Amino acid sequence: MFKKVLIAEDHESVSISVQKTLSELDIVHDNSNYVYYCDDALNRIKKALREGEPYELLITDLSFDEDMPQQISGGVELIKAVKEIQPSLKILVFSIENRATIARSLVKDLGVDAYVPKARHDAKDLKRAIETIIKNNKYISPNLKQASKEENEFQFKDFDKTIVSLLANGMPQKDIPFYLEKNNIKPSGLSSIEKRLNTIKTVLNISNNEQLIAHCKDNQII
Amino acid sequence: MFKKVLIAEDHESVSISVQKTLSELDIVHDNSNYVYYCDDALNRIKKALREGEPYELLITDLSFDEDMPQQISGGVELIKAVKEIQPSLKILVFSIENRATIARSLVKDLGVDAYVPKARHDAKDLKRAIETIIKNNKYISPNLKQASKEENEFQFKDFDKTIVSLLANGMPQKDIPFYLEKNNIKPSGLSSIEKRLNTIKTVLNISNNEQLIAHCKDNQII
DNA sequence: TGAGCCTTTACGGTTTCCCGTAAGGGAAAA
DNA sequence: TTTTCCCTTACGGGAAACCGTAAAGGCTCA
Repeated sequence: MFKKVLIAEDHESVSISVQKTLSELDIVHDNSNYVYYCDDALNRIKKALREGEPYELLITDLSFDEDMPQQISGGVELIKAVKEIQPSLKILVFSIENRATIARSLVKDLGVDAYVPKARHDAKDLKRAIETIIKNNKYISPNLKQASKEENEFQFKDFDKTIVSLLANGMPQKDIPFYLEKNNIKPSGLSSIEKRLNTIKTVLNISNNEQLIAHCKDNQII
Repeated sequence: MFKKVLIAEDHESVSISVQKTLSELDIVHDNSNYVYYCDDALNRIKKALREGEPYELLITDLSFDEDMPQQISGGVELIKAVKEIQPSLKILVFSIENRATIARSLVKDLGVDAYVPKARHDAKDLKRAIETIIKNNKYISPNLKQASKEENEFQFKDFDKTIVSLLANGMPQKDIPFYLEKNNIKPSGLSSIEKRLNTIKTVLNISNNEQLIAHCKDNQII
């Protein structure tokens, strides 16, 4: 059973609920182990480690509203930073993000122990997740949205994202080669860009650049 | 003081917090006056009205995850439906949406009594809102994001949104006139479309269609 | 070293888009 | 009815994007 848990969550209303869930699980929570900013989270963890009373579990959101300048801007960066100073700390991610691929990659690549999306019945989901972590098992919520056919038909590479981002930032297609060359990105030929865009559009059954941008924005690819 | 309050909120964790806030305000809440779906909300309100014990306050979210087919898909529709059957019911909107323009239009056009965005310290914000409504005053949270210069530089008309949406759906610019004509939207000439797009891009300092789509998606114009 | 294969680039023709100008059309006032 | 004004549409030249083909470059393996 956990004794020391830290909650990193920018929405007070959600934070309150998580605290309530913890207390219902008889995890002693002194009502001060929650923070609204990632920087505060990391500092708390550092301090606890220094004082020989390290945290055992971190429950964190992924996206934080940036109403103040911060060193650490989001949950992913926080997790990476935490893993460096205290790899043993168990991490539960509690976020609005509900794509299974994202959750899986967090568990697989960043060593996250549990993923729970904010959704209907997320409080019960959260309880189950904590109970599972206690037993040293991983937990990925069953309430995640599986990738649709269209989504896993095509995986955007960094190169693709670069091109699409440049277009979305207003750069005309014909100017992209100069940018790529300047930044040592290969290939940089205009033909390569055209061919790549054509491939993407064909695979995704998209007919023009406008629709491509819309698709990327909708699926948070850029 | 309110005695009968209904919470329409699809996130259990948030719903729990709102309930806790209500109980802290000594508003009797029997733990059953919350629903996860808009349809359920309307049915509850109808039933209470029929039985002569109408609700006094509705606290509702704006966006609901659609994991089941529903008659009413979101908070705005719910509010409109509720206002038709019980105009006296006070309404507090509690949503992630934090644009002041949206909040103002809800209060002004739909007769909403209070708007609170989900954010840091939203629980305290919520309390203040409820206390204000009790005194028969309107409440718009101070924690809203004011529209930036770019945003109020240009107001998208329905016509503009139509064109941009068609582009984002993959329709080539040259085909748009046929669509507009078929749907009796005027003007429908290609030149008018070109001129309109040019105006938008000039005002917003946008250089191509791709960037325009990105802008519209980012600002939830389409 | 050279053959084979794949990726990248160059080129040219066609389509679409962009943009300025001028013509057309409807409403209101003279 | 005519004039004026404004909005809409048509047209045409130039730029950009699209698309197929072929040449050039790079890598592996014999």
